[in-house]
Amino acid sequence: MTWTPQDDPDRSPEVPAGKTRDALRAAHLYYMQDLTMDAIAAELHTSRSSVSRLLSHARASGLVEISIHSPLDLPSRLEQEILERHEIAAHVVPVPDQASDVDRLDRVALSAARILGRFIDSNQLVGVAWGSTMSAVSRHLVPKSTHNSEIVQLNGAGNLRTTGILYASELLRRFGDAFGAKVQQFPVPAFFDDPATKEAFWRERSTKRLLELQGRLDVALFGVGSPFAEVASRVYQGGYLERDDYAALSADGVVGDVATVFYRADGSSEGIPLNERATGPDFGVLRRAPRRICVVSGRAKLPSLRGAIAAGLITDLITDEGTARALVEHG
Amino acid sequence: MTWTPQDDPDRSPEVPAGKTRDALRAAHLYYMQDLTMDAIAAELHTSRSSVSRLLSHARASGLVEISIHSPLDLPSRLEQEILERHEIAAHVVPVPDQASDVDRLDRVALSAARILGRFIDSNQLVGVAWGSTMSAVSRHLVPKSTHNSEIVQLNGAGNLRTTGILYASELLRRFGDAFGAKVQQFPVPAFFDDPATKEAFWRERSTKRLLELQGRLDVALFGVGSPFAEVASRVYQGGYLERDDYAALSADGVVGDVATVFYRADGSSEGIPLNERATGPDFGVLRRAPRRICVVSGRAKLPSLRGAIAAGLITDLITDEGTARALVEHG
DNA sequence: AACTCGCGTGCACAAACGTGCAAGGAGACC
DNA sequence: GGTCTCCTTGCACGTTTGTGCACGCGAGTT
Repeated sequence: MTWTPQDDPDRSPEVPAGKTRDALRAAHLYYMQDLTMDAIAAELHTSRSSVSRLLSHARASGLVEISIHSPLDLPSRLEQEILERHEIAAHVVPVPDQASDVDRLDRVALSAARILGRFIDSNQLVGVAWGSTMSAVSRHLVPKSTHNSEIVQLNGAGNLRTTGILYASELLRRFGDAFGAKVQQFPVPAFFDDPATKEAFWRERSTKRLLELQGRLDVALFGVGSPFAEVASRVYQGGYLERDDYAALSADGVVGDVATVFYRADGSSEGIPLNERATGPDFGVLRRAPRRICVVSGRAKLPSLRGAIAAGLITDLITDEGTARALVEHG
Repeated sequence: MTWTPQDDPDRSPEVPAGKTRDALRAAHLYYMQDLTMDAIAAELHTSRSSVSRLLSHARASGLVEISIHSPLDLPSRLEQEILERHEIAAHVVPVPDQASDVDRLDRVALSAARILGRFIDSNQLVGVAWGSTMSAVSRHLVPKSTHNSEIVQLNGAGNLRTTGILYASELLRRFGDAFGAKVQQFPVPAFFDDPATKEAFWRERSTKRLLELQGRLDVALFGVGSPFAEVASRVYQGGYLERDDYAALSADGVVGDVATVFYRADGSSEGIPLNERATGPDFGVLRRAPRRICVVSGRAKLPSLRGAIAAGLITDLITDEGTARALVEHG
């Protein structure tokens, strides 16, 4: 049904148009007129279970959009505070404090995926990083049809398949499918072994074309890595980095990375040798994107998040309540 | 919170702010994170039933908004056609053809009430007519907070309480409550007995003030009356009109009314004596409102609807499928 | 203090809903 | 034409959700 291959021009989610029409009608009857599924089944001459499935389809495919408005006199205190203090539009996802880190990630990712549609529109160039957070988000995207948009991979990911993480191509494809956008892959490892190799590669025409795209993004979408947290990011487990690299990062005072580019607590990223071998975009480049959306879950990533904020990388933040609270508390 | 002048001074939807916060959180968890109500109850330290009620509250009070987007490549054929043929933005409400007229009205009214929020905003002057259709709509309005808006009554309604229909003040109050708007009542009968009385009344300062408001509406909201349909509109049953009046209307070729002002099939309303005694706004006045929303259900009202369209009274139409189809079919 | 009224809560039951499963139907390929 | 595969359908069951009811608490009244 859905074609998967790399850069597939033939994008045909080709749901039989009749199904969409039925789904639309069912959605009207259900959400606008409060009929029960039984009643709808009768009107559509089908079974109740089919209606249930139609409605699922309607939600999953973005025909039905559910949004939540806090009344203007009662904006989340946290979001308000983050806005004032850091000039970042925050979306705080409520998650109980005792939730496990995986729960947290799942729930933030789910919420993030549902919010994303508001940021992505036609004629946009969207940069997407590769990592466990983005992978989780990609699993829940709600389709939204756009014209002439492109998804651009921000950093390489090698060819390894790490547990629970998708091939970069799979992740990108999901974004592409969800928004009907063309996908620009970036088939390089996360880190080169030798800076020289990277430089050589960077001179390639195909690479240059991609870098050029990265330079004029409308939206950038990424998580943050957190090398020294208890639960280290995937990048640090996939065998991309050696013990030595790790030690060097520590010595340099690195607190995190965005799309494989490392930074210190103050947001600086100059003079960190590993960055010479990284494949992600320079922060100067990244900051050209007018909208830079960061998805973070778990307090373990707090130092890393702080660094990314200090580096001015973030314009929109989607995170769990605990992290948001911690961010403003000892701010 | 919202002050309702005239009648009931103590209108305080004043929901304890804590409840709204809980409802908001529950809504996030339910609609954004797909938790079950049980799980939410655990997180909120309450019972599942309370969560169910919280969610109801969240929907009823407009914290949660559900909208349905047809994909751009599949717009309702009917809506498309009405747009092309009459330059009217139509919202067609799906209703099975064999539905009874009361069903039809209910379902159209419910859908209409839920769509209305999109039309009404802050700093707007909204004119509302009085009739069975508007009454049905008023029962289902979804609150939306606005500032500095006013609801203006378009036509008088006497003081009678007709079966199933609310006092005009009650109807208006519901609109006012739903949008946090001030309400401008128009305490006159639907029709005067003597044109002279009307003229006298129209010279009153309080009346003039109201007429002035009617003259600069941003939105007008009304149904259409249908004097000769099988199911005559309420106006024709409430004892407002005499046998003679009725006969006169028939002789004049009247097909319907908007806010007590009558018109013929070609949309003309000049030279209809009853209009001299009517309390609704002249069509010239009405047409000054940039947005004029008409809610109609039931094919019996088709001739009346056609007349209103011919009179150029309608910019936005909300109606049931059967009526919409009939409108374009023998168009 | 006693009483009443209104409101919020949880319980228990009924209604509404989601989903695994087996049967049926429409191509695609042989 | 056969048959293999993939998708869709309705059924049956277990889960999830809505709601009438009875209880309990607090505010206002006598």
